[in-house]
Amino acid sequence: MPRVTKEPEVRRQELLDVALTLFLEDGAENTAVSDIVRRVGVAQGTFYYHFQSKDELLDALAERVAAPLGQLVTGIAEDDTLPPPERVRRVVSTLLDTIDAHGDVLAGLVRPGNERFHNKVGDAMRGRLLASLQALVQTGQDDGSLDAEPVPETVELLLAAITHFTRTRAHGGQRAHLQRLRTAIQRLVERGVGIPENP
Amino acid sequence: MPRVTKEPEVRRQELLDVALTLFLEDGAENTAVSDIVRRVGVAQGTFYYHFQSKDELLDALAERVAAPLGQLVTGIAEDDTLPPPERVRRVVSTLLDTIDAHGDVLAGLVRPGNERFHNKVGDAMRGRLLASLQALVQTGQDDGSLDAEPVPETVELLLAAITHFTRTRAHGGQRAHLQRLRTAIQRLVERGVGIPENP
Amino acid sequence: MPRVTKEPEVRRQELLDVALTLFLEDGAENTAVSDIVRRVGVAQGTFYYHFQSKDELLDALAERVAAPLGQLVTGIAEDDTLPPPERVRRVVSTLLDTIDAHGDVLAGLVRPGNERFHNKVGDAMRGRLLASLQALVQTGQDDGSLDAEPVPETVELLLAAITHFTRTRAHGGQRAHLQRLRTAIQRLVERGVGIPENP
Amino acid sequence: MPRVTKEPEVRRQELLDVALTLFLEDGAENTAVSDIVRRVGVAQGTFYYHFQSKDELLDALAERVAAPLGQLVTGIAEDDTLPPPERVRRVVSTLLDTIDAHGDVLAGLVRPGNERFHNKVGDAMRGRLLASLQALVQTGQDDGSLDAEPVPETVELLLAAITHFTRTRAHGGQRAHLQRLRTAIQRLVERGVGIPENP
DNA sequence: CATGAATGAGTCTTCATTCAT
DNA sequence: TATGAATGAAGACTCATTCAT
Repeated sequence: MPRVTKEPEVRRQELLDVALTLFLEDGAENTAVSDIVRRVGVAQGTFYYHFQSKDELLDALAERVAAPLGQLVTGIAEDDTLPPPERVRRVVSTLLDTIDAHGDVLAGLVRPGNERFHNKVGDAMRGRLLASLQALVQTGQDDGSLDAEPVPETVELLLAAITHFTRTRAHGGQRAHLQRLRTAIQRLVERGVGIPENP
Repeated sequence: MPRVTKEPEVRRQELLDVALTLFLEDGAENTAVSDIVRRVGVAQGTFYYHFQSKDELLDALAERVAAPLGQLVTGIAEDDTLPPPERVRRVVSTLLDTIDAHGDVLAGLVRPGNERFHNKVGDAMRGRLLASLQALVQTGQDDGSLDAEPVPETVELLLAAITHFTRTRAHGGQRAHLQRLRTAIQRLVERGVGIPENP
Repeated sequence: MPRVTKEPEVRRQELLDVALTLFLEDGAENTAVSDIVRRVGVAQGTFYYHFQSKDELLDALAERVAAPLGQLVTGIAEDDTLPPPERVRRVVSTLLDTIDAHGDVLAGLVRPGNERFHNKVGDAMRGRLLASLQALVQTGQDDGSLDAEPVPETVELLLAAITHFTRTRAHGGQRAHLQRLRTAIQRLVERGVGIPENP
Repeated sequence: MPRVTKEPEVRRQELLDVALTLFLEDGAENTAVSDIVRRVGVAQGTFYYHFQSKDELLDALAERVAAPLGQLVTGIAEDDTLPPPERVRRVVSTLLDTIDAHGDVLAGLVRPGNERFHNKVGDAMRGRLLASLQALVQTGQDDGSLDAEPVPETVELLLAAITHFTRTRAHGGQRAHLQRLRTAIQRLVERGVGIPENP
């Protein structure tokens, strides 16, 4: 009832924050818009002032979730001070580390009721990572430091492997299993893009 | 309205058939039970005589969709007349062929509204294929014809690659792209399980 | 279809009013939520904006039905200007009068399909009346003007008698029969709580 | 599937037995005919061979539940070897004993979902007991051993008191409370029908 | 006496979205 | 910017009862 006005961007973030929390707890499908606004403490209509629809919220959230990882990867991928092979290695290990560190979020993401949300996040992720990585590998291919023909498909498979790591982590895979998977992925990647095995 | 009685198994199949058709057309989420029964020509109650819930139908359907491919793969994987490496090659190419041949079904499966159904099918698939393939590769590993340590994780990555092919096919990937992906996968698999490159 | 907005309290009352009417006519069990909203002229969703469930409506209605009688009785029971015996007499005769005057409501209440509703009303009634009357009789017991040991159980039996009057009235008992019942109850009560017989 | 044929009366009893059990456990409203036949091990149609409807089953069950108590009371009430006042005393104490001894059944009877069933049982009870007791008290009235004018209403109130005992027992009343209630009822009855207080 | 597949009407409830203020 | 009452379409599920065998 007390009408509290805030900067649009601030309100939007509040809504996104709360929505994400609830989605990870209960699943986006099981979270009503009314649940979100109740928790934020605003009226139902306020939600629709900031978002066109619940679906737009989902999209915004997927972007927001994907962005940091995307930037992290891009940062490494575009770091000209390192040779492409090293960058690839770092990208992969950083990705695996980050995925590993966010098991709780991933567990929430694969919860029933989050199928669509999960898809959107996955797509957003893939989009960013693919672009970054394909550019990076292409650079290496061009300067001769990598051998990953055909580049686009190779990178796709590489990401598919990492996606599988994500799925395994999300479903609570055993530590030892995850560790073996990590090793297998790193080896696969290095071979796939033509990085000479570490002696 | 004229009451037509059939063997439960027959009725069940009718319902499954129609449901699958509608799910692939419109998405399971957008297909009401009432849509299914109308098309089959039975009363709503009949549906619930044969299935506990819509969800049980989804499960049954996922099994039904996964079964043939599973059997196909198992058939090859357990064919003692061939050496393991050859069996692996055939399994993979058969899988890719089959996936390629069912683009329409896959396209239906990734339609919005089929997220949960798609998941169930994917899980059912993975379950069957993993078991078959891990056994096969383990056999090769034991008799020395394959080198795929660690076996379980290696097979997982192999399937992740094939899953990626499925996704690409489902989303209408270009023929040329698919072809390159195929090649990349086959090469990946062969290297992954230690099959010497074909000359 | 033209959207009419009202104060929640007002809408709630409208819904309660109409619901009560329909329940008494047809039985709560035979009255669909859709029947209620149609009659009120609002959408189905409006009902669920104001009530959590049909059951909550039943509860609210039971309270609403029980409240007036409860207040009436409480008003008399707590009237310090009268000695407890007189208050008891008045409470009982007021109750019997009121019950007698609402035969139509009672008839509706015992209609098939109102079993649960009837129960809720009965419980709500009993709760209020018991508290009021036990306090009153205890007061008389304490100041020596009444002799009703043990107080709680005695009051319970007294109310059981009145409940029986209610049932009889509800089922359309004959006037003469009701009159005799009244007399019997009043005599029973007076003796039960130790009020000296009127000369 | 193995078709087992039994004497109609036997089957009927089986169905009644199982139905009663389920009704007391879950409430008649929450017990589907299909639950009953499944537990008995017969087909759905068999139920309808033995009963016209679920409602008829309810009626039959109510009779069956009420019968023993009715006979018990009738047995005492018509025992010419005892004077009416003694018979009344015995009827009441027997009733209270029996009610007390069947707290579990009563608890089942007041379970949500048994409202209608409970009503039917109550009505069946009241019908039998009223007839028996009114006849008994009338006998005493006629031979001068009792003074219970007006007889019918007096007996009604008496039964209302006993009904209240039943309700209290059903809802798990405390032993001490029940004991006081018992005493209060017995005193009430004795006074009500003009039995001189025990010295 | 018994089977069991089929019927179909009936209802509560959810929720994204709107709109007058 | 914000409110919050109102919308209304949508859908899964239950279950007493029937009937052809």
